[in-house]
Amino acid sequence: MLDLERRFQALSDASRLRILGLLQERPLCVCEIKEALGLAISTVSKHLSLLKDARLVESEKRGKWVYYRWPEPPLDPRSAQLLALAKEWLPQEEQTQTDRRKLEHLKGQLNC
Amino acid sequence: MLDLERRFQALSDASRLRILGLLQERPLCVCEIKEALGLAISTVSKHLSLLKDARLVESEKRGKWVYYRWPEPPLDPRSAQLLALAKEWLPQEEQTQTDRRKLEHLKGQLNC
DNA sequence: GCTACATTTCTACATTTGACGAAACGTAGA
DNA sequence: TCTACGTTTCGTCAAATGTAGAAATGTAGC
Repeated sequence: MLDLERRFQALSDASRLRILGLLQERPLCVCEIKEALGLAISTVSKHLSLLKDARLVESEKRGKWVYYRWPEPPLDPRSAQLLALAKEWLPQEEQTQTDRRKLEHLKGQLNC
Repeated sequence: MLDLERRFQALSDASRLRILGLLQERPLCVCEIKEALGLAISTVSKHLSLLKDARLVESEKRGKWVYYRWPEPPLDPRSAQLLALAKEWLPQEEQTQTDRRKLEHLKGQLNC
């Protein structure tokens, strides 16, 4: 059960769903996510490791920055099915629209 | 986001996943679930209302007993999709097998 | 109406969770 | 190597969660 619990748990928080909504657009570094969400950097980092443990995001280190992204195939069946739901449901959320607009607005105002 | 949070949250606990695993077999009254899970009746009742709020189970009162069951169509798309995952994933879990065996073993030993 | 019994609600409590700031870690560039 | 900066980890706190027992609610049958 633990694997299932962890996966659903990862999706049961607004901040983490918002992060997935943003990553659906494009890969993002932690500081971009921090700005878009308006949360402390340590908080965002923790959410990201939870999502990563649940295999719902991937990360890649590029120089000083760590980029998180929607996982690329091949991915395990459970992740694939959960992310398919997220892909369908998140764009319907008002909050997702707001976050994405804010993200666009941020372009060029950050070092990353 | 709140609707999504609530639905995933409902699925992020072992006790509630176990309940869904049992209900997949057949409708059950609260006391059957209590026995199979080995939890206090008040605890089971609370889990069941969470699942019901998330539209992942339905209940029906029959005399003194309240029977909970896997929802019957038509059901809203989100519930349908989440329950499809549960239907596929839960039977793969060791715990589900154990609980179901215990449930069968209980047949005839209860008033309901 | 009274009693018995199944379920829900209320109360309490230990554990977990989400939040933040500070400190530690890691990398790029001087 | 030293410095700057992005990220993660650690410590702490308030709020939410899972659990159980007691009290309240509701129903069937006398």
